[in-house]
This record gives sequence, C-alpha cells and structure tokens, in this order.
Amino acid sequence: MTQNVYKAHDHHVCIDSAVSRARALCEEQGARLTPVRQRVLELVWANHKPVGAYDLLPKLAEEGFNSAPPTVYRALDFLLDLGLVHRISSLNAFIGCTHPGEAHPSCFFVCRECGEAQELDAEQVNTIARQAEAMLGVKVEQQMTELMGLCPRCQASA
Amino acid sequence: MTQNVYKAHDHHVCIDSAVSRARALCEEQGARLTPVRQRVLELVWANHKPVGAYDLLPKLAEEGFNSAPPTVYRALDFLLDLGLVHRISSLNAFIGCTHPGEAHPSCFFVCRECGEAQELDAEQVNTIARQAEAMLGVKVEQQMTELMGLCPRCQASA
DNA sequence: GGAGATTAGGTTATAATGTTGCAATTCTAC
DNA sequence: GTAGAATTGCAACATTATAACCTAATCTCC
Ligand SMILES: [Zn+2]
Ligand SMILES: [Zn+2]
Ligand SMILES: [Zn+2]
Ligand SMILES: [Zn+2]
Repeated sequence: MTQNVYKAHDHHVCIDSAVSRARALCEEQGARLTPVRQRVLELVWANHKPVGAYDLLPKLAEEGFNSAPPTVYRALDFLLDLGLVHRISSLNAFIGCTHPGEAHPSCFFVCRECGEAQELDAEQVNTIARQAEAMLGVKVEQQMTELMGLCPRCQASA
Repeated sequence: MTQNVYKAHDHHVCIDSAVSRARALCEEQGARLTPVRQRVLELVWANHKPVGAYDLLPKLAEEGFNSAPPTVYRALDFLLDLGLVHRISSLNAFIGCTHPGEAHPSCFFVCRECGEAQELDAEQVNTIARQAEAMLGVKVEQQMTELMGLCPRCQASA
C-alpha cells in the first residue's frame, strides 16, 4: 500500500510531490507539462476525491485558463497517457495516481459516503489477468478494479 | 469459469436459459418480468457484446414498444437490481450475467477488437476486497473488475 | 369485486459527459 | 530562419443518463 488516505497527513505534500514526479516523468519521456496540464494535475490532486472533468472547467476559468471541454479532456488524456492520473469509470471521474512511472493496473476503493478514494496496490489483480490468459487464451492489456463501500471514517460516523 | 464465449455454441440456448432463469428469479423475489423487461433482457443477450442503452431504443421501437430513454433505463435498472445484467462502466454498456441469483462481483474480460465480453469467475477479486478491509479498515459493498485486451480469435486474425 | 395503495410505464424536457473538425499558435529540430 | 510537429482555441455536436410529472396497470385487503 503506497499511501493511506485515512491517516492524517499534510496534503500539500501530496500535491507538491505529485507535481514534481510529473515534471520528472515528463522530462524523462520528452513530454511537455504545459501550464494547463500542470494546473489540471494540481486540481485533480486538490483532495483525494475523484473529480469530474466538468468540475474542473469553472476552476480553470477562474484562473484565466481557457475552459472549454476539449481543453480539460485533452489535459486529462495527456495525464492518463503518462499514468499520472487514473479514471474511475464508475464515477466518470479522475484521480491522481499515487505511484506514477511504474505501469500498473488501476485499482481503487471508493467510499460511497464521503467520496474519497484510496489507490490499492493489489497484486491479485495481476493474478486475475494471468489466470484469464491461461484459461481462456486472451491477452490482457489493461485492467481496472473498483471497490465501493464505506471508509473507516464514514463507518465510525454511522 | 461458468461459460466460455470463445467456444462455438448454440447461442439460442444462451438467450433461452437467460430468460428462464430470469423468470424463476423474478418469481422467487416477487418481481415482475414485464414484456419490456423481458425483451430488454433478450436484446442484451442478443450476442456476447456489451450493448449501450441507446442501441436498444431503435430495436424496441421496431417492435412497437415504447422507446424513450427512461423506458430502457428503467428496464436495465430493474435487471441490474436483480443481478440479471452487469454494467461495463468503461464502455457505458450492459451485458447479461452468466450466473444470476448468486451475488458476485462484476468481473469481465472485454476484447478491444471485436467487443465480445467474457464474464470471469474470479475469486481473487474477493481476496482484494478482504485484503483492503483488513489493511485499511474499509467495508467493501460492491466490486467490479474490467480487463481489456485481445480475445483468442482476434489475436489469431492479427 | 371495489377502494386505496403500490408499481410500472408514457412523455417531455433537460442535465451530464465526452468528441470532432478545423484554424491559429507555439515549440522543436535542422 | 524555416519546415514539420505538437499544442491550444473555438464552435458545434454527439452520447449517455436523469428529472419531473402524470396516467395506467396491478396488487392487497376487506
Ligand atoms: Zn493527501
Ligand atoms: Zn496508480
Ligand atoms: Zn452465446
Ligand atoms: Zn455475473
């Protein structure tokens, strides 16, 4: 488990390290972390809740960025391609990756009450893929797992 | 593995058994498998490819059913609630469940080339959930896994 | 079998999410 | 500098899903 969202932490560190890892990764890959891309990444990391593309638009607008859907979707696609964010399909939303750089399946727990998401470092997902490949002859290229339920905090307050 | 989509089979059997299991399940639960609900189930089972809600509308229209979005979404919600179909979030599409009745996570392999989907019977998904519960203190209520790649047939023809 | 409750369906409009196409600009490499 | 590539601006559009409100069918209980 790379991080634990449910432990108190200085969240500025999360944001700052996300940005510096992004910068390093872009350097390494010859990609450009343009202002709008960096700002989208920061906004995605504003908290640990998956954020919708359309939620980002007004925030970008406030700051003088162009804010039409293609702008934010292009930035998100760029970040997805580099593995800097994941998409939570069941929510149509995006969240920062806690360990970009290393290729890995998207695997998250999402609290249905508070909406916070915790990335999971689940080797079992790869086991599922290998098993499907062995038993069915398929070739797995991408994988995602999404768990939904109640986080510790929301269990306590219920 | 409850079924193997990649093996030749008489698909009418798939459809017929899906409908009769649905009928039994509805009986058991005191739910009503109305004409539009049954027809939506049959259409979802028309093949092994996840189908979008809006793809169903014209087909229902042809057959004289009412065909406005709420009609098909209501039918799909009903079928989802009973566990007769699953939703493939990454495709915004729906597919018949191969073993309704027993509560289980949604776990599929989907071919990016032909679009066919194979439901997987993956105990490892539950392992991920239990591990998350043990390590993070979360309570998992729902889970879904989606694998994407190439099916055996599409690998062969490439 | 009829009154009242419940469930299902019809209809219209609208919200939310995501894409296409093309022109203008900026960056990179030679 | 200049050609080619990548990025952005912009307008329109496509797709997916839901809200709101009402009518019709079905069930329950007497
Ligand atoms: Zn944080
Ligand atoms: Zn990640
Ligand atoms: Zn079949
Ligand atoms: Zn199933």
